[in-house]
Amino acid sequence: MPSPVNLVQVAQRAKVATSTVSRTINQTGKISAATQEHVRQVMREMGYKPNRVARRLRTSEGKCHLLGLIIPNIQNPFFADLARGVEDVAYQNNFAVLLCNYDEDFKKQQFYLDVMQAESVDGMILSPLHESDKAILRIVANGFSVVCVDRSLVGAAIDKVVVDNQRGAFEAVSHLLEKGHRRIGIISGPIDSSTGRERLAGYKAALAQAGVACEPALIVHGDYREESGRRLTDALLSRRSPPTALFIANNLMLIGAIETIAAKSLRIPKDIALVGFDDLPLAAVFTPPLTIVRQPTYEVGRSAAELLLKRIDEPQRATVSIQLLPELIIRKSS
Amino acid sequence: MPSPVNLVQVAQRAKVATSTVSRTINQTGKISAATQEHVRQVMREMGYKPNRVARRLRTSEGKCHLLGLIIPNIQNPFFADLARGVEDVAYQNNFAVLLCNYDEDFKKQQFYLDVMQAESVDGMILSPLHESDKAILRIVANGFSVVCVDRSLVGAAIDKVVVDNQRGAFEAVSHLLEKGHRRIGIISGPIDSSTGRERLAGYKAALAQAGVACEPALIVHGDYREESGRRLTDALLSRRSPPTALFIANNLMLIGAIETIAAKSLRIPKDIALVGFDDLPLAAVFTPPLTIVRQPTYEVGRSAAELLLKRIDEPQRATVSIQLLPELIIRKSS
DNA sequence: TTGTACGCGTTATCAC
DNA sequence: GTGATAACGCGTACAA
Repeated sequence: MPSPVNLVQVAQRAKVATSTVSRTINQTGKISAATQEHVRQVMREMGYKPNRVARRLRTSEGKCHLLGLIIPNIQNPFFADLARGVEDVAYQNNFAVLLCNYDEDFKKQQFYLDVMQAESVDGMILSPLHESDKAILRIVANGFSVVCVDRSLVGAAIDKVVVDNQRGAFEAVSHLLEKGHRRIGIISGPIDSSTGRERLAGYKAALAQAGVACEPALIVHGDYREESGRRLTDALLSRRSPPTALFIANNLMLIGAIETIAAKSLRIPKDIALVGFDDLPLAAVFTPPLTIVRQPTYEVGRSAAELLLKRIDEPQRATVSIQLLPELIIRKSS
Repeated sequence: MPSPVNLVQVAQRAKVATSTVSRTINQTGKISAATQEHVRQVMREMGYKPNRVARRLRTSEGKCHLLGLIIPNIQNPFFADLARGVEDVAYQNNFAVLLCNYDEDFKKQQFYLDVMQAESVDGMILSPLHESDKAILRIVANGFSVVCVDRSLVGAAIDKVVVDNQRGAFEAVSHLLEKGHRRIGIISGPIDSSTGRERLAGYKAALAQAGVACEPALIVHGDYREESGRRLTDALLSRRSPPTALFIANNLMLIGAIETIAAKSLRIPKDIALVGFDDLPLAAVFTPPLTIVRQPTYEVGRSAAELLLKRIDEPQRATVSIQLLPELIIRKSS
């Protein structure tokens, strides 16, 4: 690998000091227009590209143009859309994004958290596995810029962008109740994640408001992955007195549920009504079109990136928490 | 931000030289077991984490444990699966992955290519926009470790992992011909991408073998995005004599096609038969279940990562090109 | 306005 | 076996 040209070589060729070259690059200090032009010319000639690694090592924070994004599952279209939102804002601001996928795995999340710090990224956007995590709190306490997305964290003032999960779930279940369902099952998320807890709370609130008793046996917890959707749907529908409707707390588990229902040759919504959370590529043209709670996913990503950029720019600013609104899209599965 | 402990501080506290600490970390050189244990102990006490940036700056190549992955579209489940394959192998080998999504945008691809070099990653996996790209060839010529996935590059010996696109398309179209279709339209990919070219070639070969004339008007080129699927399907079906079947060269465009077909209230496969390329989350339970050419996507990612790791380990090894086989999954849309 | 010299945290090359 | 010390490429006080 022929070593790429560095700042020293540019300086020699341009017959100026390294600091002059550095200053023309970073627009810091006063440099005569003539010198600047000359240096730029030489840089172009030699095909000089600043070494981002050396730059990051030298500068303490803020100007390295590298963001971290740690998400639970890149195969979930929800997080893919979110990542796009983050990416777009980052790109517009000349930041690169170090994207890591921890696969709902605690150890892997820990690994990537370490990597982010060791790479000294300017800041990171994180969708944490658990709602309370001492290690993450410590990172924040150390002054690392962190913004939570989708899932949040308790116990510290952290910038975050979330959706009103409880309200989304409330509307979904209320809709099912209006349709006359009384035995409504929920395939919820992990109980120790913020979204899991909030969506379950919305479910319970809707039942309570309608004066319908909450039957514990109809509440099951998945892990937001397809397989748990399959398994838990099977479990619920195999009960002596199965539910007539299902509220499923994320899109991947909804896919699993649909597969199980198809395997059982049950009809939607006649035999079992369905409302999901998060949109899905073919949802609108599915048979029947799927009723779901849609989140402004891309916007969540954008907002988070904007928040992070602001915090990097001004580390001492007050933390803000943005809550976006979900929307119940009523189609034909309910 | 309280500066994290560094190697020097560890050395001082342990009353040894920095080189001793470095050597215990990297298992290089001879260190007595006793000293090693002592140093490890101190490292644990102080919560020392090696600074990856400094390490990357110092070491020439190979041991930085950072891979780059540049893909056209993270919102395409195909690339999400592929990314998972790459990630899994990387994680097993303690590598982090710098994932960048260029959104089928040439300038953005260029930007990320620059970033990868400037970050001095150990190597990268790339699915290039165009089949021939001088800039990329130059990077490879400079000794940068690059592995192509899915889409390939002409003009240089590069490790690559691809799928036999021509064969996949051939089987898809042959299947349609067997079903009796004679007017088969194709929504192909970009003509200057390797997959676009190869899938079109497979289409033509199948027609030729069946002795069916190839009608240029039935060949249209999309950009692998949903919107072009919508638009081009509309164009083809609005013709005076529309095709009776459509072969659609990727999953996102297939979604667009299905939406357009639904909007026109056409029935699949009665009014228009459909075969897609790449699987899709709900494809198997869709009405009708979708016939598609399935690629071993996750495996493609895994193989590419393994190849890259090998090349990093041994830069001078002969380039290898792996071709995986696609599989036609016949369901009910054709 | 420009140049000199030092340090960021690490690894590698010498000596001992 | 272990310890000094010089790089890696860049930014920045400080000097000129």
